[in-house]
Amino acid sequence: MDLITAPTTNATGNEVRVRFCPSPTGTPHVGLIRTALFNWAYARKTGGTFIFRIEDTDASRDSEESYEQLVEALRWLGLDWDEGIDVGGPHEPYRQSQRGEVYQDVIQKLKAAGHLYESYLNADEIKERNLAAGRDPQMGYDNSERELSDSERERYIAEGREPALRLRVPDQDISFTDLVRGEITFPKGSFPDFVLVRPGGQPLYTLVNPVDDALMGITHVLRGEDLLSSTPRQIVLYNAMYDIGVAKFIPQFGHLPFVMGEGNKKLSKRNPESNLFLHRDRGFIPEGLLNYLALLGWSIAADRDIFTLEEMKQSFAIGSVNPNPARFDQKKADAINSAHIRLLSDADFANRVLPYLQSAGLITSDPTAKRAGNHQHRRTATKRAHDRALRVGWHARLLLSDSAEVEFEQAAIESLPENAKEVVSAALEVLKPLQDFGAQSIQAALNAELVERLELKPRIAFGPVRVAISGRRVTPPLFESMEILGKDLSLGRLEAFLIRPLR
RNA sequence: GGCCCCAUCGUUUAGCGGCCUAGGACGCUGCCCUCUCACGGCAGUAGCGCGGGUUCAAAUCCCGCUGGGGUCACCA
Repeated sequence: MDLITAPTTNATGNEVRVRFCPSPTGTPHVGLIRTALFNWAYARKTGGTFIFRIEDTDASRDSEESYEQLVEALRWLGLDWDEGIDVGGPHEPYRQSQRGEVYQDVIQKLKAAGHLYESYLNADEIKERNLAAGRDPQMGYDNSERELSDSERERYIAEGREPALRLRVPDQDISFTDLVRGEITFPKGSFPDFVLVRPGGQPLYTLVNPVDDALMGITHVLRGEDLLSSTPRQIVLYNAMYDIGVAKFIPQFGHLPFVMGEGNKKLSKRNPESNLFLHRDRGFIPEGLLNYLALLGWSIAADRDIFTLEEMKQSFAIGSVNPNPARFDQKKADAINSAHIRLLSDADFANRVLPYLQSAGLITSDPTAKRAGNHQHRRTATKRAHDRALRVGWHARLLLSDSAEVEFEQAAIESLPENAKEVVSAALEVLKPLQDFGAQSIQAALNAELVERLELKPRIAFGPVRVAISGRRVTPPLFESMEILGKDLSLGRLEAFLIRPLR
């Protein structure tokens, strides 16, 4: 039970070593990615090293698919790493599932130095002991096996038991200076001796995470707030590792605010908004998503919130991260994303639209999918879609689809005036005889009929037509859209709208 | 329940003792631009949880309360 004597690192500049160390369970969560982003930004700002390690110590929950998604996520976003998965480095391997020997070695040393001791009591027995002693069972383990006698140990072994290994926690207050929250102190007795190794020798996260951080020389641990209360435990472990020469210092810690969902709860993995790839599928570009994620706890300036990754890496400061929990606001995220889309060149935008058209089945080698396959069409359509794109792929898909069937957005339906069908019907009649189905000619015809003859306000006149054509309230320029779609498709969509039940 | 964290418009964020009759952004509302929605421009809406201190002066510092969250696993 040595008191904490290990020094805390004061590494700066290119001595900084940070890591992103997810466990591959499920699909990448935006909160997790925010953590990756901040670590990345800190490394890039300081000129330090960004390490990507995988914590796959729970074979029952980890999956290879999830692992691949994690790698894909960072690659897609452009968060490059200097050491770790795929790229290698001086501390290979970077997957914990392949580091078993490393941990066994540390466990032996820790045990030999008396920092770990054998614990034979199971959860039920611990609870019973607390109850018998009048202690609140929620207090957890009572450290009663610290000085087990040989005879007691032999009796357990005779019963066929195998011990878990617990760390001796010193009886002292534990303080550290959190990079985002300042000084934090946990009073002595805040937690009991905890398990680092399962019966049978399987090391737990409580051991392997600090062991790898120590071995890999991690200087700054930036992670979610949910790990805040395990920090004093880790400091105790670091101290033990320092004692046996495995750790050279205690890293600095910074706990990033939670990413909240609806209500006052953490954005759960069940919530679709938490799924990084769902945002990508909906048409988020990396620039937009990264910018929004950065805003979840950090800001570049008081009067500005659109910025690039490059700008972030030049001005990121962990000390200016806001400790408040941040709510994931889809509307704001959409707005940030669309601002970035508008910053794209037309050519760049067109390239980014391509994958969406492909996955929508609009670009194939099938000769009957002629419209989307037509380069001229595609260029015009994507260019037109660019101006108002909230999300990539959204509008272009509509303009290039060969279908008269349109998916209607709820907001679009709600925006319709009472006489929507009459308006569309009138539009249909005046468009039918049109020889020249160019934007100008369409506009002239609709204007003469709806605005001048029927005296409708332009909003009332064109709104229903827009919705009928696109199913949406916001679209690329209406008349050009109709031209791109062509006469047959345009009229087909108007007709389909007329026989569709509204509301 | 023990321990820890958090607390500025609906949301997010600026503010680190006087520059604050609290600024920006998203949202919302209105107007302008456009014979259309959007984009863009302009205007408006709305906030320092409560109570004590400290100070000439507090959104800003301290204490308490209240509220919210997290964590107490042989998960990570």
